[in-house]
Amino acid sequence: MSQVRVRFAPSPTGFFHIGSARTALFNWLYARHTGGVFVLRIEDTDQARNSEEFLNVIYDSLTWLGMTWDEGPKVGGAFGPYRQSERAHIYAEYLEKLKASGRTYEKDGALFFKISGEPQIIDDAIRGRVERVEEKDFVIVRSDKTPVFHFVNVVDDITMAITHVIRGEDHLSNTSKHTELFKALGAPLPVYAHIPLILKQNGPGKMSKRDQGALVEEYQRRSYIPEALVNFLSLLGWNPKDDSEKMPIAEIIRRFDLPGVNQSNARFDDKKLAHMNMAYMLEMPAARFCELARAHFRRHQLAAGDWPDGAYFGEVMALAQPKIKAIDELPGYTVYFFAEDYPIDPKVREKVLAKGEPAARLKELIEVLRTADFSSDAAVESAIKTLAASTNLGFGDYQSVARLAVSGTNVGPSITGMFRVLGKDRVLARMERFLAGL
RNA sequence: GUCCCCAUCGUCUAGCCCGGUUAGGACACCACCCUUUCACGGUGAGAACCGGGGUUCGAAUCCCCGUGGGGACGCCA
Repeated sequence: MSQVRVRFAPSPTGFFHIGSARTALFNWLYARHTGGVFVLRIEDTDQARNSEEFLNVIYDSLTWLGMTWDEGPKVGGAFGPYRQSERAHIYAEYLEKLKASGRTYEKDGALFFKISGEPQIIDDAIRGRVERVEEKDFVIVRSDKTPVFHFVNVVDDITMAITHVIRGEDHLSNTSKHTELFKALGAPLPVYAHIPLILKQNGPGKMSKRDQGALVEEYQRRSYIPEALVNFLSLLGWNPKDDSEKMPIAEIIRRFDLPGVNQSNARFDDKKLAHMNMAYMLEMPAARFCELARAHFRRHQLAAGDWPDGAYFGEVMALAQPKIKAIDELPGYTVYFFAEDYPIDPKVREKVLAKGEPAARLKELIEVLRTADFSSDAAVESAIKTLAASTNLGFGDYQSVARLAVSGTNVGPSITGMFRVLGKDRVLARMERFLAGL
């Protein structure tokens, strides 16, 4: 049996759509699953869209998601070149073949392909038998002599020896044009597999560039975990038939197959993606979390990105990692670890100050903490508990006002960990400053 | 309008091919538990076979017709 060759053929538009990512992923998974070849081909026949910058968007997104290509730009291969803008001579050659067969004619300066009109039958790997009759001759070369998509797409698939065409269902109606061309050129049909589309999460229609969460770069910017996005995307239209959801990529590759792909469109659900992202973050090694956090802070030009004290930075991240749902929450979640002018949430302030005698609690706390041991969470905890026991109050009576004074909010890591990492001097200084402002 | 594809909880889906299930899981939502705030986690609840005809002892499952959703109908890709 010959080796599977699949291709992902994006057009450089300047952005990378989540639907494109899923199409690329299904192709890539199928190649990896079968031990086949994943080809990247750039459909850049439209000169206006042809820029290095736009190409980099494609390379960056695929690389970020971990989808390496076996043949294509940058890596080469025996079937190149892999950019349509460099394949004009190949199209000219195949055009001659088609002309010689008498299946073309010129009209209004454009070259038309004469269809057979026979029913075109494909045995789609996902949908089964699909029959459609192409009813009109169509243009294959524009009057400006440039070949159109349907023609170059088929010629490339033939000359690149593509065995499986895995693409969005929006191409299903185009397939009759393509099979007509394959036959006219005397080439065997590839196996087609039309995957369902991703629908926007609110409102009608498929997801488009303008929809919230539609662009891969958005997840990159927000420092989502690429493995989580890939895992989520793999489950949009495919599933392993048991209840597995979170799976390492090796397992997804092992279990993925075309017959397991659904036939119906799927609505995008950012909540489920967020949940998947959190699950990946929770079990990530601390070192990697720190790296991603550093990069995120830097990207947003925050001081923490280049914080000189690596050990301190690591301690703060260790407190945050198990608590947040996504890395883009980090700047807000950890402000007070990296600055003294952290904001005080007015609503929380009002709420906390309205209850009990916060000023008195704070004074007691300051007294006790002055001589307390800050070297471990347990030591800090024991100091506060001893105090609470002596005043017949609860830990919580001290915790809420202390948290407000030291962090400005009511959400965050455990107060003991927060104190330990911040250190005695800063904790006391903040409490005194807060007390003075009451 | 014509052609093509699709149809199970709000969402992603298992079950359908090879008719018999209390129609399962996950996200979301709600309640409770855990608890040092906030999360995580745990337990539980509510929530679906689009409609109508057939076939059959029996239909989510097979067939037909509606309806609904999606896509394609470019000298875009």
